[in-house]
Amino acid sequence: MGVAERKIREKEELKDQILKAAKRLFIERGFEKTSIRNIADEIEYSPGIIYHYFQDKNEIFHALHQEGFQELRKRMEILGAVDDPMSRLKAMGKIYIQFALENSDMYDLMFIIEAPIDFVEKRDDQCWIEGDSTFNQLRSTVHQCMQKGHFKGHKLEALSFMIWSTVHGMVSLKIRKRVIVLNAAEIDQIVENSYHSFLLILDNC
Amino acid sequence: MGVAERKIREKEELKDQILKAAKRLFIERGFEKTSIRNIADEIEYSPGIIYHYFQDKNEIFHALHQEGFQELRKRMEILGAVDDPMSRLKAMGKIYIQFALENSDMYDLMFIIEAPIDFVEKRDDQCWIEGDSTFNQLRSTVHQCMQKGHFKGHKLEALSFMIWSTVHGMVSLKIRKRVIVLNAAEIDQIVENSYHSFLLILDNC
DNA sequence: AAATATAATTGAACAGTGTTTAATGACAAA
DNA sequence: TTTGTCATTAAACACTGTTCAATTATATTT
Repeated sequence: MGVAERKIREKEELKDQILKAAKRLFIERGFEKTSIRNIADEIEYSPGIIYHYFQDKNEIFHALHQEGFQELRKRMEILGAVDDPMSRLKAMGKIYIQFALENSDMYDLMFIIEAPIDFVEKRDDQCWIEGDSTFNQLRSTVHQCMQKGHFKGHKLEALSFMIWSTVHGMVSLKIRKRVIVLNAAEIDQIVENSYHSFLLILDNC
Repeated sequence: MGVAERKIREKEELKDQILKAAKRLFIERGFEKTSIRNIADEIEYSPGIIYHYFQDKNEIFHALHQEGFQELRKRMEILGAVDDPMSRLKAMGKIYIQFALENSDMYDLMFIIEAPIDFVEKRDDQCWIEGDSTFNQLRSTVHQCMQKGHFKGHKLEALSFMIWSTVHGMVSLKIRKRVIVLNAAEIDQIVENSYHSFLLILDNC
């Protein structure tokens, strides 16, 4: 059935167009200012059509946030080459921060904006596989650090979350513009310098 | 001029009513679902009146976020009784976290939501005194810790920001519902347990 | 090739949003 | 009682996400 296959392909192509248009608009105007009508205009279709491809606006941005995780995973691939778990942990944080600062809108969508997570929560499975797999990677690295004698007295889950929180805190305070409390001269490099402080502390663990 | 004074008082009273209504609605429905019309309904005035007391929606929520900082400052007052800077630093984090978890909507407004900071940025002075004074308190405590020989090799500004980031990261990941990646059994207590890990690390600094 | 069935697409509507403004109402001062 | 100054309103503007009956286009069957 060549026809049916072509139809499916065409449907996929339009879905892709919607996503590409949404991403374009999201990057240049942000979440709130990217409307369904804007997206429809961009692909030269009427607004209604979007609801034949996505349940609602949240699903569109959930799909977009998946692309962010794909990029983050890709950047993390290099960590396979780092044998020592402690070095790997440090490199992981560096990559995470770099990703967040270079793709701050995507990071916002992945870890701050409510839309994609609201979509996950309203779905049947209710599980956030994108976040899961990323946190698993951190957890297993921390686990290996502990097996090598680091982080004595710590509990794996709580410690892993603390480490995630530290890097997330730094980049999210920057992305949501709360760093203006700092001495003006330091604002631009604060995340890098602050992560350096974190690494210094890790050296005694 | 008794009349003029009464007028000013009445104006203040209505401004207060608007703020109280806004807070009520914000706490029970969130930022996006609290509309100018909702607030107007609540105080039984027409929507337009609100613009004679506030420039825009952002200013209303900036005023509300100030109330949050007032409450946070009040909770921090007890720290005056803690002489040892390292103990004070630890207590500070505990209070900060407790405030965030008990007033998560207010915390969201103060440190995540864009509205109040957008108002600050569009204002002439462009300075965020609420955040400033809170961060100053942390910085000066960290400074005293360093003077007592802690945190060798660290830079004050970067270290202070890292500490803030750690606690902010923990509570903001929880508030923005990214903790679902954790083992279900640990979610409820993760922030407490995670802060415990942080304290454990501080003991070696 | 024409008629039918199926799917894609639209346009209009609904109920909301923040914000502006001309008109109105209330009330104090002259 | 008139004038002037405010406070307040209703209506409008240009949007928002979402739904749905009607239309158009395409594929299958007769």
